[in-house]
Amino acid sequence: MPRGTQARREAIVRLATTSGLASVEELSATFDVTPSTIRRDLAQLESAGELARTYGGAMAIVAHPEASLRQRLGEAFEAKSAIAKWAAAQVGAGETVLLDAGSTVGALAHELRGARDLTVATTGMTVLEELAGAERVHVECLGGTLRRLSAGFVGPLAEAALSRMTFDRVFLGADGVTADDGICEASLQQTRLKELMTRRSDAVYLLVHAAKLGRRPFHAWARMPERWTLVTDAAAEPSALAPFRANGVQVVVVGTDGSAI
Amino acid sequence: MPRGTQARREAIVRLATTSGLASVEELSATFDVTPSTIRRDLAQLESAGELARTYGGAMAIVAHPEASLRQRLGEAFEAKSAIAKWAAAQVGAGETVLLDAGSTVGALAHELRGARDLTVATTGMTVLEELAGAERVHVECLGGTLRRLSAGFVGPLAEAALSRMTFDRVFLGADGVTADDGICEASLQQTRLKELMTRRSDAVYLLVHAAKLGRRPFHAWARMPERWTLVTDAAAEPSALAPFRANGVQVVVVGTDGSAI
DNA sequence: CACCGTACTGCGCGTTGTGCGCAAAAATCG
DNA sequence: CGATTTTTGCGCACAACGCGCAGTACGGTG
Repeated sequence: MPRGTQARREAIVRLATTSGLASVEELSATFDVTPSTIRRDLAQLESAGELARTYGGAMAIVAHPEASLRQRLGEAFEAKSAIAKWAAAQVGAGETVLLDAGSTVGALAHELRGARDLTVATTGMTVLEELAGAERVHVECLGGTLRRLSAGFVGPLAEAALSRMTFDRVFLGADGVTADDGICEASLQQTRLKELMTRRSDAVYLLVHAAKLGRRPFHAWARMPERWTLVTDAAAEPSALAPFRANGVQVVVVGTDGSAI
Repeated sequence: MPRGTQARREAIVRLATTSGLASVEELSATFDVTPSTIRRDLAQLESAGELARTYGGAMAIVAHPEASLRQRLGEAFEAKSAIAKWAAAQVGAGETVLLDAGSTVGALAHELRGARDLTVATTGMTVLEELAGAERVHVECLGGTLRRLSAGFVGPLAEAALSRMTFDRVFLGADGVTADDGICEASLQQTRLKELMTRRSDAVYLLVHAAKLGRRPFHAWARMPERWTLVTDAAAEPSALAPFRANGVQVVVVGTDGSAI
């Protein structure tokens, strides 16, 4: 293979990200190759997600907050966004809150970017990325083993860090939830960590969109404390909510604008 | 029927910013107008700076808020990349390595993405992001307080996590380094953490491009251990390297292809 | 050293998106 | 109601694109 291929592609990405925009003709002249070759490079780099093509060139792909969020949140974007808005409104000035991993809680972090005088501790990469640019929010990462499926941290380091802090509120996500068994996750590491998180917090919120109510996709369970708040969206069937209310769970159903119904 | 023209254009912007990408054909079908009309809309919106055009559509535009990090990585990119390549070659199978925060060490993480049977612990967001997609690399985050300037974690949580692990190698970055005083950083939190990191590792490497040799930009210093390795690029003056060699430091100068000179 | 497989490059061709001018339709205003 | 402005649809020339083909450099193998 011609030696400079990989180097040229990396250089293209670098040029695009630094100057913002690069034309095929310009790149062709810079590296002394034909436009065809540049086009192939751009096609390859685009499919690799490194940059975006424009008519006649390419531009840097910038992780647009809303766009990347949308991508992660997937189908239930409206629901998760509404739930996040309501949850963000519960957080008062000067508080210390704990944020779980997961896309719904990531949406909450997105809403909290503008907060001030707030301390956020988290086990989620998504939360870290959302708050990396929030100058006025103090962020503590609990650390731990990176779990790629959920983009969060679990394990002994996270548990040890948790034992050194307490919180005004914890906002949890879940793969499934039932009134009797609590939170359902893929691994016991996750459920154990979530149980610990509930014990270290004064108020416990579970943020799940309606489709997750009553779901039992896995077989690891985390028991919920005596008092907690279930936050879901308007798509939730009353019959799905009844068991929670019967067990004394505070249930909040959120409209599309983020207000409680 | 120009009734909803303005409304349609606003909707286009909204669609582009929420879904990240919108094609001409898709938009044409959505609003039931011809592709020509959509193209005119996009041309108008582009010149107004509301979005960016791509081949066959448009995407959300974003002001570059995080350009600072990319820009920093852009400085001395060749040097950092070469240093990272050499450093990656030092890591053997089955090892456990510790990676500092910073752009040069981030470049090392980039090189390690393809590794297998490797455990990486880190205090750097950049490293986490680089390795988030590396399926075969086990990643441990040490946690701590997020320090935005360096995109890394410092403080008690990081130090506590560090005391529970040891490493085959540690790869450090620095804002400046001298033969007599060691590593120079902006805060004592950082230098204290780096000192701890050197104590927990069998082999210590400092990755700095030539411009940082002898620099003293701040007034917090971390002392280096008895034996350590300075890795820099070919732009380093022999006179800048002499003091390190005189102090018994192992000095490695790397060529642009990542091989030691 | 000859051989072969892989990966990349350059070139030509058909396809596709794009910009522009023009005429018709809709909305605004006197 | 008629004039003006804005917007829309359509056709055309042009530029960019994707794809297949042939040629070439690099690395491994007998």
